[in-house]
Amino acid sequence: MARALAKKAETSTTLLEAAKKVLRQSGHSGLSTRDVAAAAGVPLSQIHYHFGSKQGLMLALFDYLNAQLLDRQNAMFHDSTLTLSQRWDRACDYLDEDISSGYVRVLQELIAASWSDPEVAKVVRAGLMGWFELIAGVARQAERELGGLGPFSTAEIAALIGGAFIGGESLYLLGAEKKGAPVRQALRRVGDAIRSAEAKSSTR
Amino acid sequence: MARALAKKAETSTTLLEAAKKVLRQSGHSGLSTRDVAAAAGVPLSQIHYHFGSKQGLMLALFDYLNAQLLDRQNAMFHDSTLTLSQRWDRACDYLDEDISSGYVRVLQELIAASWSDPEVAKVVRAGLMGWFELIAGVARQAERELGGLGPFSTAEIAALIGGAFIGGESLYLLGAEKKGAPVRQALRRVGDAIRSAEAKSSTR
DNA sequence: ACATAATTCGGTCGACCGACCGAATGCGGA
DNA sequence: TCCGCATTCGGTCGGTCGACCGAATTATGT
Repeated sequence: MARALAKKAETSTTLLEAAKKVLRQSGHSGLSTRDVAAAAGVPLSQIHYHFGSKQGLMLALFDYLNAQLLDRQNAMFHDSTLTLSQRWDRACDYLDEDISSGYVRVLQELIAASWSDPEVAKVVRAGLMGWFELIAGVARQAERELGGLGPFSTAEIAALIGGAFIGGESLYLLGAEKKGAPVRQALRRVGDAIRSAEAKSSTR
Repeated sequence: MARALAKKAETSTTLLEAAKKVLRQSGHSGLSTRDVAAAAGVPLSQIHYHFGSKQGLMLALFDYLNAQLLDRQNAMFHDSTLTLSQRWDRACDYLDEDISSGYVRVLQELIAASWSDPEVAKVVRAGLMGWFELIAGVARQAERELGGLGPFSTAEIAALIGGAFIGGESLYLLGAEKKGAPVRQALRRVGDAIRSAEAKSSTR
């Protein structure tokens, strides 16, 4: 039994990794269960056995990926030795990592899929809300350290930053940077702005 | 001939409007040429006659929509009686309009489609670059009126604002606002921030 | 009026999809 | 040992898709 369960989990993760690979290459609309099964090297019917449906596979994939990312992000934000600007720079580093690893493509595809699928939307929304709360927590830190956030509440800051990153990812995937829109560079600059706010606040 | 061309153009726009409607309801992956033809009340083969392929229809649809939006936006930004904060507020108004009219959904679907289709990406990219140049122009105005943009270049400001709006739209479609992320409210607040920068600058 | 070209139309073809099925296999507990 | 359950497997079914075709219809120019 234990062995059987181990085998089951193994096949599941093999399928999830394959799904990630196919999603990265072909997008959500170009993803077929046959492609995933072929990439995983298992028969087609295994997908329906383990996940019930194509949608079930997508849902499981989002949980699988988001858990990994949130773990990493939580570790970073709980490191209290970091200043705000250092955290921001680190977030930008992570964005670069996630782009080259293919995470960004997969997550954006799942977000886009959720526009048409309420079930997927529910899961993706719940996952993203974890991010917003994380950012809002840092915003509270910023409020204390920098002395106020102007007209913004912490929830609004979180929505703004989250939106800027999501939009930046979308634009990167579109290839906007190759046409002269310095998307990631602009996000990095925000770190500079935070740095000067920190300097001003510390010499106050 | 003139009559035939008029008829041809009429059928084309009928198909484009139908495509917009279907795209809004079912998303890009759920859009079939049959649905579009049925919604337009014309035979299926008309799509291939007028646009060559499904992709041709998508490309034509983007041009059709983006031309309308850019016209509106150009009119707004060329009205030199508006202050920066007024322009921002207006842009937020337009966002609300475009959400309820369905434009946002269609444009986001086309952006997502472009991640998998280089041809579509080329057209969408070119269209969005028009927007970035528009925003960069306003950023130059802001640079003069407010006296500098901190660490940001005008191109970076454009990328940041464009990304924030694109990301905000994506999050809105996801339903993030219903789960407590005040996406559009946060964008409005930026207008408040601009207002206080204007006040500070004028009393200088 | 007539020839020519543009447009519209119904019908169909081959390919691909997700889902499902029943049989075969592997494994643990009695 | 053998039973029962979880898992794996190949195969197929009904359905949808984009693309294409040839005929019919309409408009244009002479």
